Amino acid sequence: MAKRGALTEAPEAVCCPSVLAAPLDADEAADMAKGFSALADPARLRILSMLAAAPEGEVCVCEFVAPVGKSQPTISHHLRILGEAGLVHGDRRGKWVWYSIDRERLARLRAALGT
Amino acid sequence: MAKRGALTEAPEAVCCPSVLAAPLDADEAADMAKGFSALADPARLRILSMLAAAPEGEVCVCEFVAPVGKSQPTISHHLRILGEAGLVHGDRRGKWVWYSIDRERLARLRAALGT
DNA sequence: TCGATACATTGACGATTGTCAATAGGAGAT
DNA sequence: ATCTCCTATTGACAATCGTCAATGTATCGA
Repeated sequence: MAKRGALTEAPEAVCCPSVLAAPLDADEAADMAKGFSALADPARLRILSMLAAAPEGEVCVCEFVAPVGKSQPTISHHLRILGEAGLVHGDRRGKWVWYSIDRERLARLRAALGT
Repeated sequence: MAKRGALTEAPEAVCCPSVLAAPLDADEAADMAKGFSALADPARLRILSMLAAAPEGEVCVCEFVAPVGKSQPTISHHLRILGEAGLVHGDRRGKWVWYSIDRERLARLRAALGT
């Protein structure tokens, strides 16, 4: 192996591991990867951006289908993945299910990439 | 379709689309998804975190193998993906290739998630 | 030149993913 | 109850992904 100074170890915060802080252990890395996996699809990013831009902060499932350009089951599938990642939450009201974005969860993922 | 106020359209910046700004079009979403795909793997996140924590900002390939716990070809594979995403850069010096992190690119991805 | 070392590429494999058609479940309305 | 509308689930398929063994390529030393 080539020689160079040893890798520094964590002088780090209490919460929320960051890529820029200390080297991640396997578990931290796996958790974080799961979060970014949810963002690693164009349809899901468009769903999130539509939710973020919605005036009332809510969009019902049927409103995603045409703009995103995927079938209704596919939209449902993506919403489930976003939900399991904690990035959105769905609220059933009558026939419709209104989805909203979890900005805090998104902020935590953003924080994992820097400050 | 359920009724609700129409989605607002972009009063937005010149650079670097964000999930929280205007609804993303297909191309923006695809680009962004490509970036996050590079982050959607534990091994790659550990590689990035090791690079970020390295005192000189550089780590050679052989130093990833044991800590990350993957074979050398697999590490090489991940480094290529990170490189294609613009997140790392490799510099050959003699027998070794020293990799470093591109903090600016990482910051742009972070910015896509918020401020 | 020859051998050893560090890294990249290839090929193959199982696992996961994104997609849709078909179907099921749930909630008004008639 | 029955019908209709909205959403979720299932099942199937091709495509992509992560992984490693084997091999190729490049560099240094002897």
